[in-house]
Amino acid sequence: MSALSLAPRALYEEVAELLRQRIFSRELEPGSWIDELKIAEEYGISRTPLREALKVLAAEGLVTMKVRRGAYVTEVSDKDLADVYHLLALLESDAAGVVAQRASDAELAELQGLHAELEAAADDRNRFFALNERFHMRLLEIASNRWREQMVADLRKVMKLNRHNSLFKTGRIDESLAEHRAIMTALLARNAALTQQRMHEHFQNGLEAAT
Amino acid sequence: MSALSLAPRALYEEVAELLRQRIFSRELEPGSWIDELKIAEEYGISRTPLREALKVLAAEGLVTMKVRRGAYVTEVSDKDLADVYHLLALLESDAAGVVAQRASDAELAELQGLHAELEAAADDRNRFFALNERFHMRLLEIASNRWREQMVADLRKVMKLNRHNSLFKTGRIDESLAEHRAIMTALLARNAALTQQRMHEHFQNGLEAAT
DNA sequence: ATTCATAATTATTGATGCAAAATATTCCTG
DNA sequence: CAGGAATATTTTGCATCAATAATTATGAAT
Repeated sequence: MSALSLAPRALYEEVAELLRQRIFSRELEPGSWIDELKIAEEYGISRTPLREALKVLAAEGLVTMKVRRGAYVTEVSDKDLADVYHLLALLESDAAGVVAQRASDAELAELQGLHAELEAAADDRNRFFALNERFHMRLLEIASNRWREQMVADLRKVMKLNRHNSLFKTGRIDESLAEHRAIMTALLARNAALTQQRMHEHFQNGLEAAT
Repeated sequence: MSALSLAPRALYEEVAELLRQRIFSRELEPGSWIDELKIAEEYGISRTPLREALKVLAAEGLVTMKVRRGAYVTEVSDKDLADVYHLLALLESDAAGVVAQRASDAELAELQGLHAELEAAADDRNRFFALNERFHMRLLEIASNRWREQMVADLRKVMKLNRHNSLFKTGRIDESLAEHRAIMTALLARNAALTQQRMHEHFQNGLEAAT
């Protein structure tokens, strides 16, 4: 195996990613303090890069820093989840509208391709969710607003703090597919307002299915 | 003088704030590298808290980190500014809609009070802009979505990277006041859709005035 | 027995030192 | 004089060390 990568990340980035995984897997659970010494020893590193990683995670909202107390995994209330989901719906609906009016034909075709894959994966939960994620992310990329991409990425990380993570994992594949189909139709018609509205409904339904 | 504060901030936070000021004042200009040793000596601190501060600023988008190269002040293109402004308009319009339907009567009265102060400050540019900022921020607080507040705060920081900063400093006080008046009317009528629309127009006009 | 004060322990925060990498400089060669 | 290689210098990145504040434990007094 080779750990070689074209863009070698700094150690603090590496550590941040490892901690993210442990937080998402709830090995580090919300509300629990992060023992710098313990983690540093586990990874065989010093505390300096670890502390830098914690600052990054704090900026993402995954951990909260208390002066002279250290960092603990952020606890997200039900209201927090609702608030974050509300913003995701807002940002992604807007992105969808932008794509409808500004994407190239090739890009729309690409999204159509991803949607086709999604349709074909209706019987494979894991594959479906992975493709669904790719579709949403690709749409965001095509909307080409790096600040929105960053915000959505951060918000999605916060959503993953939730135990159930139900907002994305609802077993409503058929309904979701139907909604995606409606979105694609509006997209291909280049009807921005309708695309936006349907994406918003898509999120709205996701929320209702979760509550 | 006493530097005592109720919530003593960590040194790295203090340093981050100092750097923000220097970046906004363009003493540190976009594209220029940040010399860790130089800054640390200037402030009479070690590089450790400085490096942590840089990680925070990087998360806010104010500086960009390059592996083994350090940090430089982020350069924002015209497209970046337009993209950020687009998001601000989206988020704040949404917040206004939420306020229209969920604020208490007392909170609406408070906004009305701020608006009255704004009307009275039409002849004092600086005071007008300060009050305008307060109105927008208070509205966001009332909308009570801490994640949105954070995002708007970060986006506004990025806007301040711009040399002209024209999107907020346009000399269109009278038009702006008229738009605020229209927003207040819709708010007091608790018409969420109209409030949202008018806030969006308010931003739209601000953008046009700047270009 | 409970509460408050004091001391001890533990953990975070900040400084310093060292190694590695990148850039700048110098010197040599064509 | 130009180009390039080798060396020197600068700067980042990580580790270690020191100090500072907070919490817990301990003990005495009411």
